[in-house]
Amino acid sequence: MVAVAGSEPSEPIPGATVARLPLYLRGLVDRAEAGVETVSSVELADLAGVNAANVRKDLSYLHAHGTRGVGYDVDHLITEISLVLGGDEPNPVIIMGVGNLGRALSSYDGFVAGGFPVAGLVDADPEVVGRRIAGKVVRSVDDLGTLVTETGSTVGIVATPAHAAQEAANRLVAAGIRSILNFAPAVVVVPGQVDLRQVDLATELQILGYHQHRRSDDDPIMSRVAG
Amino acid sequence: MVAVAGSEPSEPIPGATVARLPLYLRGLVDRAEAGVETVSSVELADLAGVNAANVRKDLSYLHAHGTRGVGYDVDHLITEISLVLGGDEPNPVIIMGVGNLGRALSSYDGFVAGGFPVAGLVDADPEVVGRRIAGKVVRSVDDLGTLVTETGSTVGIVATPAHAAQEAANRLVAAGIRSILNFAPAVVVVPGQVDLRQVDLATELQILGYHQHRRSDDDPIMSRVAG
DNA sequence: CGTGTCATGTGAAATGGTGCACAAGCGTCT
DNA sequence: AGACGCTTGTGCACCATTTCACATGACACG
Repeated sequence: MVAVAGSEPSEPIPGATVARLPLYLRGLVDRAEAGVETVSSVELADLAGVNAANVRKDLSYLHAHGTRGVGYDVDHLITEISLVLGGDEPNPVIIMGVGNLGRALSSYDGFVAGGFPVAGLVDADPEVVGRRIAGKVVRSVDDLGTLVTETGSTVGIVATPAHAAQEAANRLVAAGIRSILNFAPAVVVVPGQVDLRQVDLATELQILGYHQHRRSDDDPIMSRVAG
Repeated sequence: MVAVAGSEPSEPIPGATVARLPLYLRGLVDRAEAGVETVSSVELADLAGVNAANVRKDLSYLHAHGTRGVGYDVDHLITEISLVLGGDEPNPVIIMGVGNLGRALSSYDGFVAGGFPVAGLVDADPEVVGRRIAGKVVRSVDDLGTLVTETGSTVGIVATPAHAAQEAANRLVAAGIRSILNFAPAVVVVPGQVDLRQVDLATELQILGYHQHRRSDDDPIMSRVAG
C-alpha cells in the first residue's frame, strides 16, 4: 500500500493549514510590494492573525524551508504557496445565478487577484440570459457544457436561490466541474470526487448573534469584573 | 467562585456546535412548513449534512430534550434554537461600504429571514452618500454614531475595500457595535469585548484550488483505484 | 399488561489541531 | 576563529471535537 505514484507523493496537508495558506499569501504579497525580502514567522503570524509556532508548523508542510536566524524568503514563499494552492495558472470559474449576489461576485476583484478570473455567467431565467453583466454575456443553463469546455473552467460558484442550488450543483457536476463554492443557504450534496465548500452569509450573522445574546445575559454581572 | 448570576448561568455551548445550530434551524423550518411534527436525529443530520450522533450531542447542550423512540418536536426545537441564537427579537445590522458586495448584501433576503434586517448603509465616499440603495439612504461615516443609536443596531458588516477595513471596524467599535462580520480581504483587529468573524470569498476559492490541484496530481493513479 | 421496536442521551476512544519550549543552525561582529 | 543573538523546526502535552457503541426510556400493539 505504499505510494506507487510517478511524480510526487505530496504528503497531504492538514485542512486547517490549507485554510491558512491564503492568509499567509496575502500578507506575503503585501510585504513583497513593500520591498521586503524576508519575513520571520512572528511577522507572518501577526500579518495573518495566528500563532507564530503555528505558522512555522504550517510552512513545514510545504517544502519551503526558511533560514534559521533570518526567516523566510518572501518571493520564494509566495511562489511556493501559490504552487500548492491550485498550481500557478489561473483557474477560471463559472458563476451560476446572477441575482444580487451573483452580480456582485461577477465583478469582485479579489477573485481575479487570487487567480480565479470569472470565465462565465449562467442563469436559468430567460429574461436575464443574453444580458451583459460585468462585461460578460449571461449564458443559458443549456450552454453550460459548452461554456465549461470553451473556457476550461473547473470551478463553479452557486449563487442561485436556495431552492435551485442542488439543481445548479448537479448541472455543474454534469458539465465536468470539479470544485463548487456554494453561496445558497441550502445543503447541497455532490458526488465524492467533487469538492464542495459552503459559504452561508446569514449563518455567519446568526453565529455572531449567539455570542452577543450570550454576553448580554452575563454582562450586568461580568462587566463589573471584566470591564 | 461559583456562579453568582441572577437568571441563567447558561453553560457555554462549544463553538463548533453553535456554528451548526443555524443549519439545524434551517432544516427544521423547512420541515415545519411541510407540516412535519417531529424529526429524528438521523433526519436532522441528513438535513444539515452532519453525523447523527453529532446532532444529538449538539442538541443536548441546549435544554431542548427529545423523546426517546419518537424524536424531537419540530416547533419546540425551532423556538429553542432561535432563542439561543440571539434571542427572539430581530437584530438590526449596519453595512459599512456600498460597493458591489455591500449593495448585494443590502438586498440579501437571507439576512431578514434570519432575524438580521439591514438597518442602515454607510459609505465614506461623498459621491455615494445620500443616494438611495435597496430602499435606504446611504449615510456618511460621520453619522454612524447617530445611526447606531437611532436604529439600536449591535451588529456591523464591513464590506469596504481591504485597505479601509480596519478603519471601518474601528468606527463601528467606537459607535458601540458589539459584533462585526468582515467581508474585506484583510485581517482586522478588534478589542476583546467585540466579536469578529471573517468571511473571505477569494480565500474559499483558493482552498478549493488546493484540493483540485492536489487531485489532478494523483488522479491518473487514484482514479483507477477509487473510481 | 407485557413485549418489541425505535430513537435518545452519553461515556469513552479516536482524531485533529494548537501552542509551548527547546535544541539545532545560520549569520554577524569582534 | 570564536562567541553570541536571532529564528527555524519539531517533540510533546493539552484541548476541542467527532464518532462509536450501548444502555436507557418511550410508545404501540397485541
